[in-house]
Amino acid sequence: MSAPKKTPRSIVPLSREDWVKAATNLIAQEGIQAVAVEPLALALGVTKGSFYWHFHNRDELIHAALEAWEQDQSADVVTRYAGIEDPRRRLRVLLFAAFEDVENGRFFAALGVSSEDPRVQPYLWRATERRLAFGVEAFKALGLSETEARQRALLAYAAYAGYFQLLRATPEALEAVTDLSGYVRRLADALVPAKAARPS
Amino acid sequence: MSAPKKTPRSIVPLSREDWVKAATNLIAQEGIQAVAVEPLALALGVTKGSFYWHFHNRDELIHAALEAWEQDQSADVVTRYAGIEDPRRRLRVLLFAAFEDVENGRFFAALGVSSEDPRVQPYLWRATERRLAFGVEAFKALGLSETEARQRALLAYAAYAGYFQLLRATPEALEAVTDLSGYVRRLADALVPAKAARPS
DNA sequence: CTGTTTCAATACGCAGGCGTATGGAAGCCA
DNA sequence: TGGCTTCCATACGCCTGCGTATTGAAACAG
Repeated sequence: MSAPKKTPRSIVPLSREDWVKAATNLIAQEGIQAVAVEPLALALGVTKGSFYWHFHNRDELIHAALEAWEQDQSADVVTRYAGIEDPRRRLRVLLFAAFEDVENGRFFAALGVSSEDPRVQPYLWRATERRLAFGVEAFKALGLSETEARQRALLAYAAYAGYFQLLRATPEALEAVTDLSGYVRRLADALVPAKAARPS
Repeated sequence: MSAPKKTPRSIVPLSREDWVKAATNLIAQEGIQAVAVEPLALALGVTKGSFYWHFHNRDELIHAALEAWEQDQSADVVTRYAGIEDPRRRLRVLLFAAFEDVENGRFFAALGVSSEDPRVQPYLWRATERRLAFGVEAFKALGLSETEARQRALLAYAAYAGYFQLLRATPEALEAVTDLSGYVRRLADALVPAKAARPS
């Protein structure tokens, strides 16, 4: 066999998606400002020349990465948990799922890091709005008033955002909580009113 | 009195503290990376020449700002609230005070933004450790087990960190909560076990 | 009035990152 | 074989920010 017809090109060419994926990882780890063309090219083993063939400029890459994330998002939360009937269960499942999706949590925290950046603001705002609205609905479905539902949803969301910010900034601080599910259970117990009175 | 003896110089010279204060404000608003010598000099109406007379380099300014913040910190929380006898009240007062000190909350959130920076990490870590430890003690004083106290303290701290992160990143999201004290009260109610059963 | 100290302006060199321009090599197509 | 397309390298100019060196000017001290 005259060599199994290697890859089309002797050395595989980079696709646009390769760049986006690399950028996404970089954002999750070091934030937007770390997405620099030249270092990124270096890491991918090519030069700027390649980048500027695939993209018009740096902004285009950043937007592509954020866009990809947002797509995943909408495909995720809202659609998956709206199906659960019992609102109490829905809330708990939602909470657990949110905290367990560490990948997503890290990316979200990274966006918070770059929240000043006008490019990320719209994405951050939309994600927050969508999640918060979903939480409010869930709490209202439990019979809570608008005000109460808002407060609780915000509390839950702040606890979520704060958790992943801490995970990012001072992961040592979380070592105390080896049992994440216990932590989340406590959050759920604290926020979701029990059917029957539920002692701590 | 023959003119209140104007300022020593016709145009007031900048002090080292002026630079530190300006840097502190900048950090609170835009994070560490915004503390750049030349733009800062421009904002203060002078040039780099002034800066490098007062400071050895950029790092020295940053450390000075962080140091000043840390000093305020230790002078604050620990000393002021350890005096309150009733642990239940102590916790609530602490929570309210923490959320009401918006200035400090913003600065803390800004540090979270720059959490990758090796210069801020130690400060962030010490602040987190101190506050968390204080919270754990407070909860333990209520008779909770070590594990429970840790979980609740972390929960409270995450809610705190998350709140100010949201305030920073998507302040619009918090407009729903016009009543901050109601929000904090809910947090306190959720986390501090009531003496007698305490309906929402 | 002279010298010293304190604070600041100016000018310079350097590095990193963006974007452009241009050339080139490998595959595909005829 | 020649040409077109795809992907990338190289080289360049630009801007921003750091840090240094040197000069300068106002206050103070004698």
